[in-house]
Amino acid sequence: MTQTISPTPPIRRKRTDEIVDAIKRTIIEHGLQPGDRLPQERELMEQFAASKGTIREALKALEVQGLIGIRTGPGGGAFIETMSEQRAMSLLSNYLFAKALSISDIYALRKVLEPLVAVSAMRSIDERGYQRLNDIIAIYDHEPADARERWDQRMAELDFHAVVAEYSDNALLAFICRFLQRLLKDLAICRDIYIQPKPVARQEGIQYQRQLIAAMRSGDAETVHAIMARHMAYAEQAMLGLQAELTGDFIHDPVARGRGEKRRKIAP
Amino acid sequence: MTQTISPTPPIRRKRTDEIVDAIKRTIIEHGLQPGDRLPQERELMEQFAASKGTIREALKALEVQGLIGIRTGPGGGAFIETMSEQRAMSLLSNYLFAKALSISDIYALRKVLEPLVAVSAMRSIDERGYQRLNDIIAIYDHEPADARERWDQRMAELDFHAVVAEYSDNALLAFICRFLQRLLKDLAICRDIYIQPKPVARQEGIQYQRQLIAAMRSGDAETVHAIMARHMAYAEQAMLGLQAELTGDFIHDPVARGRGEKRRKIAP
DNA sequence: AGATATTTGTTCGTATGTATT
DNA sequence: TAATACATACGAACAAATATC
Repeated sequence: MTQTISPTPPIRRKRTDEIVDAIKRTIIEHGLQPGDRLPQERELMEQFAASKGTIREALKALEVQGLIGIRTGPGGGAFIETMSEQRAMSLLSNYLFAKALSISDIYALRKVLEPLVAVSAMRSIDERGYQRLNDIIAIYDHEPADARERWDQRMAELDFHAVVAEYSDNALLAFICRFLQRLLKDLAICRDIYIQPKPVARQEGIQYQRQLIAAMRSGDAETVHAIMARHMAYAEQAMLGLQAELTGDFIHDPVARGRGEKRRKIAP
Repeated sequence: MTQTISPTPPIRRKRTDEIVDAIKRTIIEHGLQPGDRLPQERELMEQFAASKGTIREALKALEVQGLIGIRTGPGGGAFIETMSEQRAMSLLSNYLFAKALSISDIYALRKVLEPLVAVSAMRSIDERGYQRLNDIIAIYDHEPADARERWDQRMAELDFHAVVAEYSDNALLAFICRFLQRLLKDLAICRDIYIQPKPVARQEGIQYQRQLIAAMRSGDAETVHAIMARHMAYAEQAMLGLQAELTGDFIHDPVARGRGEKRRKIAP
């Protein structure tokens, strides 16, 4: 008898996954903080009685999940890390890639969340923040000279809202708002729209944003909320309008339109 | 001179990461769909002139990102997969783990999103869906017999909203709502609250949910929205109240309270 | 600045496990 | 049952990166 019969042996998990889970548990149990070191490969090989390759696969898995980073050289090894916002968004995009999101899907969320994040940002934004917002507006307060500048202006318009979100004290709300902005940058149909040499209602967007800054300065939460809500509603209509021109048909039944564009996928 | 000087040679990327990106690109370029096969290890070793271990690390990275699955045996190998919702939430939790979310942070989102998702679900839910909702309510329409049942009831209350979200046609909105519910299941402070033998306003919650079902049946979007909004506002207050009892202090200044609980982390 | 020690990164060869036929 | 085809795992060696002296 080379092995005792345990109560639940049927599921033969892969060695690598066992080690990944074991390391995760030790991270939790020991309350390891960013910067703390994990044992190096050599020690892990002994600790888990596994080969170098197996340990490295496990560490790779943890690295991709954003839990650790690995450094070479003396004193090197695996270190606890906090996942970057960029990586989190990238992983989430992989999931939503297959979900065929539409412009309406995204704006359904932006219409209610951007007003919230603006109000919460109002409480902690400072003069430096207002300066940054005005600097961004300056990027698109004039006609673009070429296609490249037109594209940069579209991206900057979204960056405006990213900066607003930065000043929110609700990390979850801010993250989701910034993720929605990223989706608008990556969504295939949006890229098609941005490339078009159409005048994309620049003036109206800037007007809303200047009003927004004024309302934030005066600390008027209700007005901030209302302006951002109108801004988003207008932006959605503008996007849908441009999309309709692109695809050739026009908006008669908003619901039918919403379904019609479901096929569009997120670009990598 | 053993090496020509190229314009951008300084960043010496690791072989594994190069292979990961290369495989990602081929997936995109070839438009590979879930179920499609990638070349097997042997072929990849030749294609990238890399060893088995390096290829395996690359495949492991892709597996963790939810892009591929790997099967052994004849006809096995790496197959394109769509990431499961569970994995997506797990990866996202890793990111938010370090962000110290509060109950108020989460409910700020739920208060505006759950009403939206309920309205969109109303359009496509069927009799089977209503049946499922009623079945869930039956789990907590009575006093719990023991601690275990009390816990199950708390979880079922959240599952009610998960089922509602299932019927939404906005995959993004539905995902975020379900993720918020998962956060409430995992957040350390919430678990402390659920464990408490306090009567958690069961009756009021059920009342809202029965009203909600009735409004959905009658197709009254405005009422559905309003009921869910009130339901969420009430649920937040109930949670904050129980939290106050737990931590010993009481709510005088909501803002100060919100900040005070920022320290609580998400449990793994 | 250069040599050196330490640690990860990569390779090769081989053996074992597992699912299909 | 046996043969086959594939992933999974092991071990020893070498290559590359990096901190330290």
